[in-house]
Amino acid sequence: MKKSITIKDIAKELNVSTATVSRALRNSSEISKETKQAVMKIAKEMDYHPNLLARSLISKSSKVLGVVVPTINRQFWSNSISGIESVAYKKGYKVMIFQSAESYQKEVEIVEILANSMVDGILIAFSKETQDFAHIEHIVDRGIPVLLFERVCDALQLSKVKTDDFFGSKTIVNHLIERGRKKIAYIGGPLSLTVCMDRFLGYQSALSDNNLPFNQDWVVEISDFNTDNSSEAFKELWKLENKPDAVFCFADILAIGVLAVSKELGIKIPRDLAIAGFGNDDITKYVSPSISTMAQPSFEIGQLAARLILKEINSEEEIDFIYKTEIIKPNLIVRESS
Amino acid sequence: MKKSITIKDIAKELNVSTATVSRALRNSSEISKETKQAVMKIAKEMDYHPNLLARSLISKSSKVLGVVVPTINRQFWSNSISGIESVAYKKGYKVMIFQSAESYQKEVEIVEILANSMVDGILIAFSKETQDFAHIEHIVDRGIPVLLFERVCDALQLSKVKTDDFFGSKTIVNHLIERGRKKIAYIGGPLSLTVCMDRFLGYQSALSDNNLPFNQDWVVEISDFNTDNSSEAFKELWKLENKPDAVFCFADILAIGVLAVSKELGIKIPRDLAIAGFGNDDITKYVSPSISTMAQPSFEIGQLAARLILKEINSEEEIDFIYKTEIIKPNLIVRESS
DNA sequence: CTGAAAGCGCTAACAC
DNA sequence: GTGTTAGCGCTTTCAG
Repeated sequence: MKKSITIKDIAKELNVSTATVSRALRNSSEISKETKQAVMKIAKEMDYHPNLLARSLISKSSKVLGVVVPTINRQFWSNSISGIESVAYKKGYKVMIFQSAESYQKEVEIVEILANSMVDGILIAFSKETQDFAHIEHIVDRGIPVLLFERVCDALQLSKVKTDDFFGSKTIVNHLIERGRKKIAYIGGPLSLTVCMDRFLGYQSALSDNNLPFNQDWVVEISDFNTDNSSEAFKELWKLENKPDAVFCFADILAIGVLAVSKELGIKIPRDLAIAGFGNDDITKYVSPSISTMAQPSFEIGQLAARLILKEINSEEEIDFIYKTEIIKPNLIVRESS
Repeated sequence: MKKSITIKDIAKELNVSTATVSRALRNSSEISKETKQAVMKIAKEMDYHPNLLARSLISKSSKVLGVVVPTINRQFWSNSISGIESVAYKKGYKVMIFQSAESYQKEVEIVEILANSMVDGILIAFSKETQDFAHIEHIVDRGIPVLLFERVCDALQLSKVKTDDFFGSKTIVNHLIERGRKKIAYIGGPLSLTVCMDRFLGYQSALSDNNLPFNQDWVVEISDFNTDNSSEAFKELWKLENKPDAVFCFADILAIGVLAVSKELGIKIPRDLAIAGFGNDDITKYVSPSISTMAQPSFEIGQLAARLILKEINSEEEIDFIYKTEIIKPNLIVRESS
């Protein structure tokens, strides 16, 4: 690394103190116009750049928000990050993004690094593995603002922003029922995850509201969300004596897997089987038949999350800040598959 | 922000100097076992955490790589970032991700922030707008290792990693020709971008190698890569007296737009028209008919990029490091659309 | 083996 | 208006 120019160098060049240079560079009102201009000029000539780390060390604020998501490789997450960035950027904050890759171990490490790097706040969506939240409680104790989004933990008393999964799931299952379906299967994820549990409960609630039987055979739990797994899951469902006439999938990607198999098996969609997903990934619009789904306002969730944590960061008294939980309702998108 | 525990606090507690604490914490060999254990014990009890910024300030290394991409919202970019992370993480480096959102202005700001934050290296894929590379030359002059990936600039003498666009485009156009197509249209992006130019040249080269006419009417340039724009572009192509019998699209997303319109217009794929994309986004596999495309090894590009810049960062002498340019060949994936 | 002191680059009291 | 001094949290000579 090349030696970089510091305020010391400028001070020496101009025969003034570093304090003066520091003040001039930040355009402090107590510095004369002449010195300011002189400092600016030399700074430019010498190609001076302020060291942000040194500043953060003093100000105890790095103007950085840390974001931890399971992966940036799925639209929901990348969109919500874009939402976070859009508001953070406007307020002069940078965003540091990390992927836990659904690993608890990695999540813990990341949180530790972030906390030790003086980020001003952390926004986190838990990994699928995460069951223990000591790492979060720990940094909260250290006084670091933390906000949970989407993959949250109810027990933690913190601000939270997430999709209304119960509502979303109930809405789309109701839609299937309105379409005349009576034997609705569900392909979902591990119920230990709040999201999975909520969507499952929404599914159940829609059934019972409509006096439809709940059949355990029609519920499949898979842990890795990919098309192959859901294809497999659906194949099993289709082997049943009592076949479902609709499948509601926890996530769009799973619905895609079901769709693929249906084609293989010659099942006509939606005549023989209705399919519904969750998330409104681009892909649901372009496959044929296109897939009905719930649109999650991912970008807005990110924006809201960022606004909330920035408010928390900038609240003078810790006392006057109250943790808020925002539950965002997703929208039903009806397409050809139902 | 709560007051945090520092080595000073530990030192006071144990009646030793901060130097001793510092050494003990880093398990230095010149400290006795007893003091080490005592320090560790108290550190744990007091819930001490090292301030990474303070360390970076001294070591002049933050163990952070900065990554700048146009967006994380497309598979190619999120995958390549995952590739970068996977190797960085193993070597003890963190990755800070930024999105330029295709804005030159924002890209410049980001690069400045990164440079001033003592990141150990910067990996950048230029925004579509970027034509002037002074911001890069500038930080290179400051001694910061920079690597260009995918959206590179030939004039810059730096390490580069990218897809072999000329080869890829030529390969898939050749494939269309082998399939008997003679009137191949091209929907691409602004030729000022190297990627766009290279793919365009590959297209031309394939045509001329096969003694097929190059028809300017069959070439459309669009600047915003989305399905609507490519749908529009294709509609125009289809109004021509002399219609194409195949369309090669610069990116998969554009191919999706063409596919959508073809359905509307009742064009049979691939009978009346063959479609080819570039990128092998998941979606190309799931639409119907599925789309032929070139698979870009995005994850590998990221890995390679990270390895290269880490090598540069860790080369003692600046002299003994030679900038490398790695061009990765994409693979042809033939599907139903051609 | 351990401590004192200087310093990374910058800011902030407190003088004058 | 500007300089002096101290210090953010940590590491690193240099002594002893």
